Amino acid sequence: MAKSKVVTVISTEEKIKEAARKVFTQKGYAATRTRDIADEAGINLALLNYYFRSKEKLFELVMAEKMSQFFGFIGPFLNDESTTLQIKLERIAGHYVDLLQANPDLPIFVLGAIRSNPGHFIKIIKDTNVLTQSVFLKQIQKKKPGLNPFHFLMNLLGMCVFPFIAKPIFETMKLVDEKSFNEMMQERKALIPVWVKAMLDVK
Amino acid sequence: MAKSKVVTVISTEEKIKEAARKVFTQKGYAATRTRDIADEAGINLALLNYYFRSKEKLFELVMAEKMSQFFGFIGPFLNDESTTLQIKLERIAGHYVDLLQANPDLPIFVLGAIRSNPGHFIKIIKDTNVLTQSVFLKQIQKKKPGLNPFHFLMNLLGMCVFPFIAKPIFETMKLVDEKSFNEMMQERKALIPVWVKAMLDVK
DNA sequence: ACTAAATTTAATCATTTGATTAAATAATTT
DNA sequence: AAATTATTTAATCAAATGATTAAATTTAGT
Repeated sequence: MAKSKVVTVISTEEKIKEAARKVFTQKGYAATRTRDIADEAGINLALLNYYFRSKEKLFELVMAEKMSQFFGFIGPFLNDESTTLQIKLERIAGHYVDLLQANPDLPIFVLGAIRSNPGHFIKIIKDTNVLTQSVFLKQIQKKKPGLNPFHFLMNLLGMCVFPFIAKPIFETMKLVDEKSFNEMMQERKALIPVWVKAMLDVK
Repeated sequence: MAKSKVVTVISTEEKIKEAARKVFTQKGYAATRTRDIADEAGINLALLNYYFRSKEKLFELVMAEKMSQFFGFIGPFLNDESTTLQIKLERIAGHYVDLLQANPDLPIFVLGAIRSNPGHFIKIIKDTNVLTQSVFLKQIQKKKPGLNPFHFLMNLLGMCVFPFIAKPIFETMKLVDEKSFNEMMQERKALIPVWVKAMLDVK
């Protein structure tokens, strides 16, 4: 009787993409050498160009992926009329904490990419009114007409995203370790909506 | 009668440093070409190496400067027993908003430098207990013993710093322009202490 | 004005790095 | 198995880039 074996075959193309995701998000475009990616993927340098033509093309591929990973969730969700503001806050916090815990380098990568090439980013963002005309913002303004939604968005996003940006500082200063950081981020999923609502109630 | 003229003489060394500050903070270490710095300073490439020996040395100089610009304020201030928590919150928010408005690239530069070289950063941070043993943290814990100070620090810092990190996104999406961004950041100097205190009162 | 020191430059080096090429090897089809 | 196609590699190229050198120019001291 012949043995049977289940093997997960990852195509070379996907191996290179995966390596590129890792190296680009960790080091950014300029600090990344195509040789680093080839090594990480366990293949030769020429093969990388055979598949993806150039470093820039490969980067754009990864960047588009990461952009929609970072912004993709928010779009359809903003105009959901069937959920309360409370529920939306809980979902946003829950989603971003989980997403960034699985991809801690995502914020700095995305922010860096936009900063170094805003023009390129404009093409990706379809409709800028998506946010300003959204049910979500209307719900906020109904709750607290006096507050500029800029402040609200900054605080909500900042509470979710900033810890992952500041993580290296906190770790270096020995204020947290990997484990306690993750525990506290899980706590925040419930706390952020509470804090944000407190901000809407105050003053 | 001889005319007299006041001329501010900037030494070549300082011109190069100033150019290095600008280019390094805008583009980061890897994306910066020493030729960019030389051009920005209006001098020749060789001169840069004559004065500063190497790109890395020059970078370390700029980095140390920016680190103390970013962290310097907080140290002595944390153990001031003569000020209330309220006053401290107002001063932190006021200080960081003004500092970052004058140096919008500072956060990303500092965070990037730490992330890409945590070991180097350790040497700069003298005593890690400075923060955890501070009067400031004791005041917070007295106000709300249940809250992990991690959350408090993240929110306070995030509210001050995150907007400057996210600024390019908001600008690209046409949610703010330069002018209204600065106005809103000035508003935040007063609002952040209110929000942070609301966070300490709630729940 | 002359000399010595400091400052500045053009030219050049060596290494790194993104990309290409032609040949070898492996997989698939007929 | 032979032929065809797809995959992989080593060797090499050209441009970019950090750094050096030796010479030219400017500045300061006497």
